[in-house]
Amino acid sequence: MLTAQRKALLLDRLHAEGRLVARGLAEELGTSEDTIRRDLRELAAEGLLTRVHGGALPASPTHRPMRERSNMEVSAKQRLGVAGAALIRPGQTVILDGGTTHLALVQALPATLAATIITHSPTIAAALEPFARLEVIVIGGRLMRHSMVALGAATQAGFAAIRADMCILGVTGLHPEAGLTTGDHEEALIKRRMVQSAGETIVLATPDKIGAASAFQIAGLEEARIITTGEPPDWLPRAQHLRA
Amino acid sequence: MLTAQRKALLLDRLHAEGRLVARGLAEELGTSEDTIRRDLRELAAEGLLTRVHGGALPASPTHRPMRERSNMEVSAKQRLGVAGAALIRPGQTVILDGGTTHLALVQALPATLAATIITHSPTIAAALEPFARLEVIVIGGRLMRHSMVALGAATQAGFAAIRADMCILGVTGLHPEAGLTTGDHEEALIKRRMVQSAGETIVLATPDKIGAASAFQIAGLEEARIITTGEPPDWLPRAQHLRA
DNA sequence: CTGATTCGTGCAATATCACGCATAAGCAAG
DNA sequence: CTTGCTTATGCGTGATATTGCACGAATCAG
Repeated sequence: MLTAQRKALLLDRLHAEGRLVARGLAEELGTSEDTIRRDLRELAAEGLLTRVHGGALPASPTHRPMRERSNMEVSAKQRLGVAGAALIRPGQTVILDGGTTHLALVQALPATLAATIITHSPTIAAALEPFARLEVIVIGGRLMRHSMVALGAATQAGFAAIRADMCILGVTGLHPEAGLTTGDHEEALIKRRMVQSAGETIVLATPDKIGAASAFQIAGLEEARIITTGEPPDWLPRAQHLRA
Repeated sequence: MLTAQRKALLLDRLHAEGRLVARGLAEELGTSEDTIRRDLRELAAEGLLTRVHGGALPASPTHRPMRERSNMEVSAKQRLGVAGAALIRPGQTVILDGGTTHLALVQALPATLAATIITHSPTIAAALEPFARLEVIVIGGRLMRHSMVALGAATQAGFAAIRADMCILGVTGLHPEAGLTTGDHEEALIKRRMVQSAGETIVLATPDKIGAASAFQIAGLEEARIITTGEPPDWLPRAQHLRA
């Protein structure tokens, strides 16, 4: 049995059964337990599974790809997307942040819209391909894996050289005192720059963001126009609420 | 036993049994193990199989359902993708052009490759999302709709600030006199810049590009390492040709 | 707390690998 | 036919990978 083949089999098995037990596999594959443990250790080092006492479990779901995260709250995201898309008028220049809500916004854009979209998310840019009359500007930089947006000095400089009519911003928390926040420091820096480069800032907020505060502040609540679904809390007086 | 005949037999056997063991094949075919290993090494370089310790496994990318390995025919693009993916060594910095062939290359990348990929194609960048250990640098600019790559002065400047080990370049024509060409002037400018920013240039050419010439020259044939499928024309002496 | 598993590491035996070199076979030009 | 070149092959050698075992530490179950 080839080593690489055995490892592939282990991954297959893990995918099929959800867990691996070292002892049983050693007997089944006719090798020593040490060999199996070594395999599991190496696969774990490659991030392909999580090592536990006695065997292994699937890789931790904490940094799963974005497309799996987009399952939840489909309807709320779609309604927010439609509302956001309606805000973009022909001829405008709009900065569009990354994220699944904004992907839904792209899906809701009219096919013949003629406007300029500026984004630092390759996912968003790729989704804009079918819109023949859109001008799309990509802001480059080092790609952050989790959120799939460009970050760093180059991105900062790219946004600094731009003036847009509107910025549609993604956040992870809206809090009465903390304001608009996000969980990554570098992301916060870029988002702050995006707000500065736009005349108006829009936030499309799913209900789970309301009242939450992440570590790094982007701006105060009063600096953005908030659009959300569900019940309006009393500390969000200016927000626009979509009914279900 | 002719070399080509033996290689064909190896591929047949791999297809039938799902794996190859070097030692057993040497005995069975009455040759030395070195010869078998040499064959496997060469077939791996053509992307037709994956070399592992002790033998070889099918070239099927790891994140594709491995059950259907036997019946699906690999297209020329996929084989070029596999061959191109095999060129990227861990730790390297690689400029990757846009286009469907390079999308196939991304599909063929090993899931745990640790390298730096630089691209001005948001489509390519988005496809790189699942590769946890890749560093991805996006070069920004105005997006050209047809080819979905960033162009313009910002893109030019972005590539100018970079030195990569390798550039995997897309072209629309390879011609004995016109060299490497493309159909858009601005694209040609950027591609020229990409070639200058890399130590080595690779072109993965589908057969329809061979002998074709578009309006704008990027570089001479001799400046790039050409990898293609099908019959080699006599004016492409240095190219590497993948067997069917 | 205690016994039993399981884990990680070091180690040695074996298998496999890549590279260089020499030999032999095939081939084309003279 | 001879010469020179290329290609394929086998072998030696040092390097690398894999495996099983021993042993002490860590972890789990009752």
